[in-house]
Amino acid sequence: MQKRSSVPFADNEGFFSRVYELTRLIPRGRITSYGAIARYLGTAGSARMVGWALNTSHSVPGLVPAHRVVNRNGMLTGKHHFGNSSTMQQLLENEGFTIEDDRIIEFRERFWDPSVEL
DNA sequence: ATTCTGACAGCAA
DNA sequence: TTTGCTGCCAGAA
Repeated sequence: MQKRSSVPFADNEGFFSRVYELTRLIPRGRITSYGAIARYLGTAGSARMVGWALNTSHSVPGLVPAHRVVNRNGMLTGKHHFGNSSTMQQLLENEGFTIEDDRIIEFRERFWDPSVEL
């Protein structure tokens, strides 16, 4: 092998890239949770890593709909990381979601579980 | 190399 | 019921 990953985002390398790709697979109008992603990646329990990965999603080419990823409560825990605290909520509302008190009302109905859908 | 953090989740009090 | 602490894994300092 010649290169040893000078690229921050190789396709098959890293836990992060998988998170990005999986997040990118979330259909519009659907949302999922950190735990669901972590579980699909085989690292159940390490949902925190998913959030960490999405944190670096800003450096990832191709849009990563991180706003479709919330915690298991359906709360927009990472809204503060979208630049403006209201950006995430607006994006979700734009996709037909109803946000009330930083929580997605249709969370349970619109939940997209990768381990089930995929 | 070691230590700390982190957009969570689960369990205990 | 709500609030708080611990555990999980991987990356960054």
